[in-house]
Amino acid sequence: MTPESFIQNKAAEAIKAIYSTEVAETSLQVSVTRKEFEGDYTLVTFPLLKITRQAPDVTGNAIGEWLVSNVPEISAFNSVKGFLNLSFSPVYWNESLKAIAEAPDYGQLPSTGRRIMVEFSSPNTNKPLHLGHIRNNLLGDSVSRILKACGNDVVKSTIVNDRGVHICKSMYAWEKCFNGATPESTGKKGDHLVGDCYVAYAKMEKEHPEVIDDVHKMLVDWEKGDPHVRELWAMMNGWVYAGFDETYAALGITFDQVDHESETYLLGKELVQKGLAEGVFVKDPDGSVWCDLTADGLDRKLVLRGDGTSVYITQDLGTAERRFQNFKLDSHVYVVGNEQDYHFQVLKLILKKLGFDWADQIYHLSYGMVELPEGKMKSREGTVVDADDLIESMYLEAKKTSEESGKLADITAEEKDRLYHMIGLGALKYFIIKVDPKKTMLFNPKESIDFNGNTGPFIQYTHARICSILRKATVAFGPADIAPDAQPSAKEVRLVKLLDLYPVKVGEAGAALSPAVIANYAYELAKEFNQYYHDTPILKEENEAVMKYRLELISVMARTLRSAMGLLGIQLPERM
RNA sequence: GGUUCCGUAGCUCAGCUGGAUAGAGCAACAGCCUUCUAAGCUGUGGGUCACGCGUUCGAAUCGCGUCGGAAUCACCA
Repeated sequence: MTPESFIQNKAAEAIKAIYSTEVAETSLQVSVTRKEFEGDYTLVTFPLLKITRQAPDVTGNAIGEWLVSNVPEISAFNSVKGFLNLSFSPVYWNESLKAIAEAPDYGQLPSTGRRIMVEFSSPNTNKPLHLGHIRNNLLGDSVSRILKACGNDVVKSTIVNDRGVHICKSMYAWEKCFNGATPESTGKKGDHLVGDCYVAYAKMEKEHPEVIDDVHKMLVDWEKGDPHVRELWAMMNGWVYAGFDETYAALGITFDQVDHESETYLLGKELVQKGLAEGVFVKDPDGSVWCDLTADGLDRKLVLRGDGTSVYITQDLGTAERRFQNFKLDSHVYVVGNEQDYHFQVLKLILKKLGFDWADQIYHLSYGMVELPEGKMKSREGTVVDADDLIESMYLEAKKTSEESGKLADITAEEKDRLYHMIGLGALKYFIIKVDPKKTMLFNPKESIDFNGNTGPFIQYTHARICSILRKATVAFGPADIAPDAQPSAKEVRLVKLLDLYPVKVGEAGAALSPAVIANYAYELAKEFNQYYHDTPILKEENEAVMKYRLELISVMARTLRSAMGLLGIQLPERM
């Protein structure tokens, strides 16, 4: 039970005892007391005045007195205007901390029995991953972990957009002007080589617009199964996959289910027939099929072309239905940029009209673009920030900072390498994930690589500091050292309060599909620890019982930091 | 034009299911390393929470409107 709900519960009892009125516990407003005031938690009494028919401080005093005399955990109160500040006794904090210390997997919420699919990444196979994809991947990966921590069974999925005009363009350019170049012959990562082809094609088309006809012919040949085109397609996609695998591995991202559009693009046609039969869709004289959404404030939406071929939404309808069936999903989260808000609005609405009640359980995690100081990234203008380059430059920056600090003289080159990668990646991931997903964010290559302040490395460093103390401890300690009669300092109480909050934050992050909630929480926790560390001796503490209490406290801190950052896919080193 | 999202310190961002004097980091300035890792800590300065009206005991937070920015409204994916 959180302190907030504990107070809600007890305050409701108090109100019943004093005013003979039943109030819903959840309607009582409890928050952490602002630091300018005496107390730990605050009950807002303004809303209760209608019941008590008394002045705010009279009401506060009455409830406060009842709580102090009837609830052993509450030791003192003061009432300021409509705010009743309550102080908890040390026993409460000690019990609370001990419970956290003993929890086998603190932050893991009880099972909901629900299965949720999270689709993310879903790249095109005609160019390498860039900064925008990184935001998508990190959000998807992190949301998957958070939903799991919220007690759900999570299936991470991606659908590779491996067919279509875009890949044909790369294929066309490769045949025309790359002289049989391969990743092996050029020493280039496959996805980058194919990306070069795509750029080369764009140039060709600018000079000779008619080449687009050849590309379209290529696409038709692909659909017919022309052996030559299929072979070329398979070869070039193979290069891209090998390249993507490296990038995914560097980012630490994996999937449980990988779909390919070349296998799913025909799905959804039966649904169109079903929709026609049920009158959800209408057929125009030219044979094209439409869904009229004007009554819902949207437009008429095409779901099948006159020639019987699919459009984007057709296969999305079919894929969604197949997934809900095959995986017995309760819910489906799509991590896709906000330029597709309209698409998902339409998708949900059409599925609903088709009678699928799970349509309400589809969530579009719509995230904002990543912009550069010069504005939007444009591949045509060469201003995209390449994912591999970025990961590499973060690594180098971590290496530079570490070498300057000179604290790692005695570890092997291999361990150093792993550490630099951990720090560089931690900086990158945290930088992107700490921002509210739905907001457009700015990436400044010069300034964004910072390892001080509200950054991933700051939190990693804090963890390394704790580990350093734990390594040097010469006494054994454990949850039993959180004695009921321990006297935590004000700073220690603040730490316990923050630790108490962790499961609440996990729940909030899951409900809002926002890893940023966890990132900001981890930062607060690390910052609070550093202040504590600065003016509280631990190994130098002379009273052994106090020292053990502190060791156990910081050990719980380290565990919680690891768990929280783990939800963001960020690892914490034991030294740096 | 319709719809959706955004607008908080010089910059990057928290806070938004209504609560007390709106918080961090960066940048600037001033301090703290013979003492558990200075990637740290402490302090100073910095605000019309875009603007207006409304609801409320109370609004950065909710509603309406205005202004500014972005996205979208394809027989592209």
